[in-house]
Amino acid sequence: MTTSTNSGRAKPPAKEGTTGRRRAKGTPALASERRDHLVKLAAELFARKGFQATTVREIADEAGILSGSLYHHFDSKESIVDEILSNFFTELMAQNRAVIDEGGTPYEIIASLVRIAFNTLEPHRAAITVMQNDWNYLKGLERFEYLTKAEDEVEKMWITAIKEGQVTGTFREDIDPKLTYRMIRDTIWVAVRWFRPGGRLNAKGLSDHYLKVMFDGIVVH
Amino acid sequence: MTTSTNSGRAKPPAKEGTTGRRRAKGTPALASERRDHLVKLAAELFARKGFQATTVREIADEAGILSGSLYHHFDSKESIVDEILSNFFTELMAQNRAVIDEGGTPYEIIASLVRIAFNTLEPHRAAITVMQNDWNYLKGLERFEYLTKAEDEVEKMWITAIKEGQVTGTFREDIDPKLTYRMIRDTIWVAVRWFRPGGRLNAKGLSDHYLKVMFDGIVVH
Amino acid sequence: MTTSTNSGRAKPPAKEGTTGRRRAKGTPALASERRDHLVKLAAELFARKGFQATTVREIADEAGILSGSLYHHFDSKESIVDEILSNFFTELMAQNRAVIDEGGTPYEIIASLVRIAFNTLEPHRAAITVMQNDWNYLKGLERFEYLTKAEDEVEKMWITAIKEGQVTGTFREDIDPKLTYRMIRDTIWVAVRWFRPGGRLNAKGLSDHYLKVMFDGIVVH
Amino acid sequence: MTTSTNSGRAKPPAKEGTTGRRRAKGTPALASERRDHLVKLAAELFARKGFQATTVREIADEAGILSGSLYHHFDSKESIVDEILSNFFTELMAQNRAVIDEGGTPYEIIASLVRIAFNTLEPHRAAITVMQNDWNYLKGLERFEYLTKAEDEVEKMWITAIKEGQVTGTFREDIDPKLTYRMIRDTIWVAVRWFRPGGRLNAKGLSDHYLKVMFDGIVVH
DNA sequence: CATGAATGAGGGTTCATTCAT
DNA sequence: AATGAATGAACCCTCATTCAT
Repeated sequence: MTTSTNSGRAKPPAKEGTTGRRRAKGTPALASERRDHLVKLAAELFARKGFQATTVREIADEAGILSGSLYHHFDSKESIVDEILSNFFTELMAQNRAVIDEGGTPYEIIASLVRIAFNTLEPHRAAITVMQNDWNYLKGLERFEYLTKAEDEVEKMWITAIKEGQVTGTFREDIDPKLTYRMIRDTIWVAVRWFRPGGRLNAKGLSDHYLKVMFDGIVVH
Repeated sequence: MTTSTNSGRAKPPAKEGTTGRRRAKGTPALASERRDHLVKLAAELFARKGFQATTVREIADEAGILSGSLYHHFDSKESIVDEILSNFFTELMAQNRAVIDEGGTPYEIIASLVRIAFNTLEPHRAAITVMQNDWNYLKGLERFEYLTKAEDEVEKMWITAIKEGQVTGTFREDIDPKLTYRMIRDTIWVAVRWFRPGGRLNAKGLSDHYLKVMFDGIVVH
Repeated sequence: MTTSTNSGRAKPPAKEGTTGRRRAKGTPALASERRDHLVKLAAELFARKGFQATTVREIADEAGILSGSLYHHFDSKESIVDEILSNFFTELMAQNRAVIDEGGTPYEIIASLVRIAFNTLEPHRAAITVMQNDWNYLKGLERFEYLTKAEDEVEKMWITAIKEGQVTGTFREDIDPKLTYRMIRDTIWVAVRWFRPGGRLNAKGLSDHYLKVMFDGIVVH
Repeated sequence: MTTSTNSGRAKPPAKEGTTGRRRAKGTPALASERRDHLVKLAAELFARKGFQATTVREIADEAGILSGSLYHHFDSKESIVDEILSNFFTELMAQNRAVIDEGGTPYEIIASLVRIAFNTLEPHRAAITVMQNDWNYLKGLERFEYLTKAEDEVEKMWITAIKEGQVTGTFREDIDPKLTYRMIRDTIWVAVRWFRPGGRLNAKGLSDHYLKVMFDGIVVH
């Protein structure tokens, strides 16, 4: 895969002469509890207000420390969101690849991919929200190229499955695989905007409903 | 509808003894060509970089003037995006209401609403992009309450039509009207992210394809 | 006297290369009604909000024209306030000098000077308010040196009269003429802050009361 | 008294999810030396140039830091002047109330109030200057309502004492208590414009002179 | 006389980040 | 680990003034 793990611990010698000597002496505490906690707080804020609209001071406030102190844990605001997103993508891609590796009918594969996506909605709500809302901004940054690469990989999985389904006669011939993929993909992720765990529907209900509509349409046959 | 027309032409509360009779005699010149041009430039930038990430200096640069000069035409950055969005919503809502007023079978109504939406994708690409990407931020501002109100109105149109279709036996009983509406709505607007006029598909092709999938599903029956 | 009449019609070649060609072709309409009206409007605003806090746009708004159009009548915001203040000072100084020229006992002179001052409170309310509130700022500008000069002239009138009164035995020997003058002067002008024509007291009532206290004190003798 | 202590140390409404627990544990460090120093520098500038005419950049320059750095200590320019004024008013009102609480003849009370005021002239020169020159502007701001309230309280003290003095026969019946109070009040504060500590007169000399004139008048009896 | 568009300098403020302690 | 002070760049916006039409 391509999902980077450069979660900001060793800043890639970008920008100007950042010395990047932080965490150079053995770097053990990569995933200290404190750090994880901070990431979670930041994720909530990013999700609620957007990445750009959230200030490091707000994150620090939420944690009860001063903004400067955050830089003991992360070397930039970007590296926080990087950590959030790469955590999510690492897991998502692992599961997706597992489905592909396992094989199955196109119908089964598509259904699995959909279920996986809907199942991330709850545990990775914040990450997905950030991805949805701030994609436009983040994709412009070199550091987040792995987002695009992961997307491309998923697209290939889907299109391969759809096309195969058309060949085997499961799926209609008159739909455009790429177009269909995009529609479905967007519909799933965008649900994060209104999906509330604990509400009327859970992830399973959502994906069941969605698969029903997607496979059979809303018209009575 | 409630789409505001408070696009920032008349300066707000008018601090003190200002009698505020500016532009009171019929409010002409509202749409000077210059102004319209500036709105268009800003819309492009907002769409490309996001509302918050776009600076007034960039807008001014694009127009070949100084940033301060923008304030001869608008009283804030917000009022520019307001103008962009309210233009779009005014048109969209007018068309939607016309469909409802005209009547028809639920199937026809839903199809029309979908087509209208896809047809706005090209002429209002920038506005829709802003709506998609910056909604989260803008909805928090009092000034943009009309966005939420318009959304609610559209939701009612859809749900009414879907439910009626279920009653008349056109649509399946086992789908959730609200959930279905949201899925469809988001899928349409989110297409603005990858839809490029002049590309493989035009608005008609897109909506045809979408209606096909939505009504009949992707599985062969 | 020294009260300038350079009310901004011919800008003194200050600052940078201002060409100052305005009103060069005969300059008849020095005191057009339009111009006077504008000065009055500006005076009201300056008095209410302070000179610096009042924008030329507010003045223009009040007059129903655009801010740029003001520059047809005045060549700067300063020249407007200059006109306001010099009108006031010209009149005040003329009356003061008349009292001195006419002669009389020290007691009579002081009483007359006090009455003159209180009598300007109503017709020149705005000018006096500006003088009180914005003196600190205006006195720093070369253009308004005549304010200081006029003040000095008045001070001399007072101190001369007070000292003479002490010599003739009318006024107490144990008061400091300069100090006493300043106290009295300030007390009069500062009344503009709360004096409202049409209220409980008019100018005559005020000056009577003030002369009573000033001459005889508040303690029963 | 009502002198606010909202000197801008705790950031206002705390936009959103900020829990605002900043500085909650006893609010120490409120008066760091650095902060006090900055307030003093600002006060000098405000007094010299006026509040509005003083820029935050000038204050920062004076302190040898960048303008943005000021916002580490204060959250706005207004909160600086607030601190200046509330410091002054807190002290003034405490002293005034002590005089009232202690009691005494009307003559003694008035004399004490006058002396207190003149005595603040030197230590609070800057604050009083700001109060005199920028009152008109500041009183319009909600934040500074406490200024008006304090004024009202002092007015009551004076008027009560004057009226009582008239009843007991100490003060003349034919003076207007409110009017007299205002004259005296303004005369005292306005002295800040020309009073220079270290000059011919100190605060005691000033108040002695003033009490002499106020109580007994300038005419020989 | 007035408009409408623009200038240019500067205003208060924000914010990610740095760093000595 | 955290604080507290500061940086520096940028941000949105204001405003007196100019000028062609």
